[in-house]
Amino acid sequence: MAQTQGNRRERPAKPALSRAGIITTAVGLVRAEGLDRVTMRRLAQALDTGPASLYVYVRNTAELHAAVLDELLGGIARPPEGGTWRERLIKILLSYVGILFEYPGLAQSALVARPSGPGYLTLLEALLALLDEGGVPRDRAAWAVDLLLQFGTATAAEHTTRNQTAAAQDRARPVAEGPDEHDALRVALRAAGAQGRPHLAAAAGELLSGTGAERLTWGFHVLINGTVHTARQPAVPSNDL
Amino acid sequence: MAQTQGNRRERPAKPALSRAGIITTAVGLVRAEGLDRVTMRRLAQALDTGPASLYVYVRNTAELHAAVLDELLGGIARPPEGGTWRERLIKILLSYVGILFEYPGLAQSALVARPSGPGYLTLLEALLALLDEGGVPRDRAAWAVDLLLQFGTATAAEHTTRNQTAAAQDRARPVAEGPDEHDALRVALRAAGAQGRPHLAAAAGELLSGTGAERLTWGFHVLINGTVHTARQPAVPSNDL
DNA sequence: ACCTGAACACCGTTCAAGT
DNA sequence: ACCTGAACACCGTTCAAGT
Repeated sequence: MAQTQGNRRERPAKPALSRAGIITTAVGLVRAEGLDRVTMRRLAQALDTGPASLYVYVRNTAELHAAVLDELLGGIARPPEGGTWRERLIKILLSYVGILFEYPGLAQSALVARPSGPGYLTLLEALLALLDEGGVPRDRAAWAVDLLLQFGTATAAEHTTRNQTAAAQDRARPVAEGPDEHDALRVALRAAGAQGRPHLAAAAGELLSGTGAERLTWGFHVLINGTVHTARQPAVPSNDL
Repeated sequence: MAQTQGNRRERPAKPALSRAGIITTAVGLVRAEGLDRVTMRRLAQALDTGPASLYVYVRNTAELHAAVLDELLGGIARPPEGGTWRERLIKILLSYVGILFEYPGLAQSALVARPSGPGYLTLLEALLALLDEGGVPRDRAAWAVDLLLQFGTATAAEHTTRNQTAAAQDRARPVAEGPDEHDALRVALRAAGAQGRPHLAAAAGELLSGTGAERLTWGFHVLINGTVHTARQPAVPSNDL
């Protein structure tokens, strides 16, 4: 009895589980340790319970990660002021990509998760408003937001590895052949000419050029310009489109 | 002694391990059971050895999956005949996406893998040749191939879940609230108007419209048209671009 | 209804020891 | 150099049993 009271004082009443509490804890965990550590088991441990308990509130790991993402999405989508609609559109997209870059592994989840939470909806609204301001027809704008976000997500997924630990180990390991993936492509491109791949040989330099940011921004411009120039239903089927 | 001979006859000499053999077996495994089952442990089992043995030839699971992808890529990239360069370009891109759709989980790997094997190089060469035929400047073409493949890969990753088993279980489970992800978005969009998201409410129908194939093809057209209309280095910085 | 301990069926990767 | 058994340190998810 006295002991029970003692335990009570040292470790205050364990808060009841709830979906909101679980997700808040998960967001804290992703900030502190990365998405890799946001597993059902690790999260249960942080909540001082067993993994089975979480399944009352969360369908599975994928759904958990989707909820974490939506929570983080709340941090963006305040439409920036000043500049043309195009500049503001790209700025908002860059801040979306920025979030994904901040939390390795999140982009991979975002690609599969098909979110529909309030954070995501607010982001969609902002993008649609800017495209509308730019005079982009509504039918194209609706499909274009998907394209723009998917491009941002995929770019982030390409550049952020799920497991930072593995990446760190990789760096530390003194492997004999040792070329990383970029070097591997560079080496392969050098041999392209001799292998009967003339276009590849000619474009080798350009294929490896540019920073991630330059390519990202160019990509957004391509998508915006492409949307402006591509009707969804061509008036005449086999037209210039 | 006699027993040893008997064993020899029943189970013929275990072939020596080699990188090529490992990857061939892995490709067979992905065809038969999906990428999910191509784990180091499962693959070692198929090769009648322990998982540790594979690490002599393969750096880690990611590298293994990348090698499998490149092998499968060998099946495409025969440039189709007939039609405009644009039609042929889209046809080849659709066959790329087709492969990724065939093997769930492969697209997710492709997004992170940054391949550089012969299958990938052949594909790049074919795309560059078609863009060149279309008169797309080389510097844009080099960046555009990345964009086109990334879009195809991301689309496939979105639609093919890594774990088909989980998807099957999901279908079987009679959950009370039960809406799948698409329904979840549909429900969320219905409420958009009342939540002060006018553009979202207006675009709701269009956001959910179209088949996957229609959106994919439109996306390719957007990227091609966008590339045609977007210089990599604008002559005048703050131009119409 | 909510929560849990325990179990089932797996993972990737490393390392010391063998051949 | 190549190969391996065994271990380390984890996973997601389910289920029967409890409150």
